[in-house]
Amino acid sequence: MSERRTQILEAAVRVIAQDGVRGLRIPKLATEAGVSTALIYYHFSDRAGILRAALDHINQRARQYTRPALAGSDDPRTRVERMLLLELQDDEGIRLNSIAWGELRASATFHPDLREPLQASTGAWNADVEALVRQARDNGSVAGDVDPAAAAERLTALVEGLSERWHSGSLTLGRARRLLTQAIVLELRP
Amino acid sequence: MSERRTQILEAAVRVIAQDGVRGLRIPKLATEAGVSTALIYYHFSDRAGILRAALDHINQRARQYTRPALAGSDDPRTRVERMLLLELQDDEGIRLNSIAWGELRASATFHPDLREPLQASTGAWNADVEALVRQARDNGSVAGDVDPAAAAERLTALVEGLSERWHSGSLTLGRARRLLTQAIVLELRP
DNA sequence: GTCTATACAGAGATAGAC
DNA sequence: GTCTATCTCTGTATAGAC
Repeated sequence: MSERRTQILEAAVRVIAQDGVRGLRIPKLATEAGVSTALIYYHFSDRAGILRAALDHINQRARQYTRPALAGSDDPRTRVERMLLLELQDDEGIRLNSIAWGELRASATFHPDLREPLQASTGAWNADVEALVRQARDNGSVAGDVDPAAAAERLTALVEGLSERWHSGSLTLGRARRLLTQAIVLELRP
Repeated sequence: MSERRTQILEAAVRVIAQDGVRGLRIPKLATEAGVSTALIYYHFSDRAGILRAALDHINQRARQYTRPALAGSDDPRTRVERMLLLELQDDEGIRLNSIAWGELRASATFHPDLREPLQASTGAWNADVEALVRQARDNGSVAGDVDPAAAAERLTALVEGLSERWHSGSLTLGRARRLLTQAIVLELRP
């Protein structure tokens, strides 16, 4: 992956987080990346190609900041909490990524070609949380009658719902985090 | 409200549900409504005006199909369930409405002028569910230590998260409904 | 690889007849 | 109220020089 490609993709994440997938304009992306529109077409096939590459880029970034929580040394129950709360954070980088990711999710409703990568990422996230829940259950820090798959799916879906309300100004970050923390208790029980 | 206006708004809901807010094209809307583009500008100020009116229209439709569940004669606990599951249904009209609603929610992240109406609708929905939960609690069909406001907010946010996964093909309708039903039990307890 | 300049299509919006 | 015709602007994408 060339320098330039990365530079353009980083700019794309910023533009998507600001204007949405639907609002991404090639001239604006060019300005944001500090290059000409022609150069963008030299590195990417077309607008759809840019979008696909940007999504991929967003996923990789997410996987990066997610890994530590997944593999940390704390007990699994704590790691579940940390991993879920990760998406509801004020860190600039994570916030941009989260907004862009939400946009991708919403766009997939209307662009079937985005569905497959979306499903893959969502599935991977679910599976990670599920594995942690299962560990925690075997470990005794989570009630024995909990269904790890269902709990994980509900909690990640809740994170998405809360995130969207946060991004669209219907919910403060603090309240979103509190609601999620309580949901984790209800799902996993102490 | 004139016939024509309504006809155009109904068409707008269909187009938004199919192509999204960003994908709404005036010429396509005109075709869908069976009128000329000029007539649309006769009835609405501009594109943004159409969007605002469409959002309002969607809300009113939602309130209509929501009312029966709200005021039904069953016990409140049953009504909570019915009201939440309402959004996850295969009925064509409700599905279109739900998709369009999700689109507007997602768009509000990037269009501040959509935030206020969005907050109002979300708040009204939350309040309705909260009131039912409170009734059910006073009535004994819901555990006494449940926080009606928090439970309502979590459940509606979960509905939105599950809906979006359903619309984008990451989750089947049946599984979404099952996950939600279980969440209601966890939140309210029998 | 990167730019400037530009072709081309499609969208929003209006003029003016009926 | 409603249409046909059209103007204008913006966005995607490419040609061709460097």
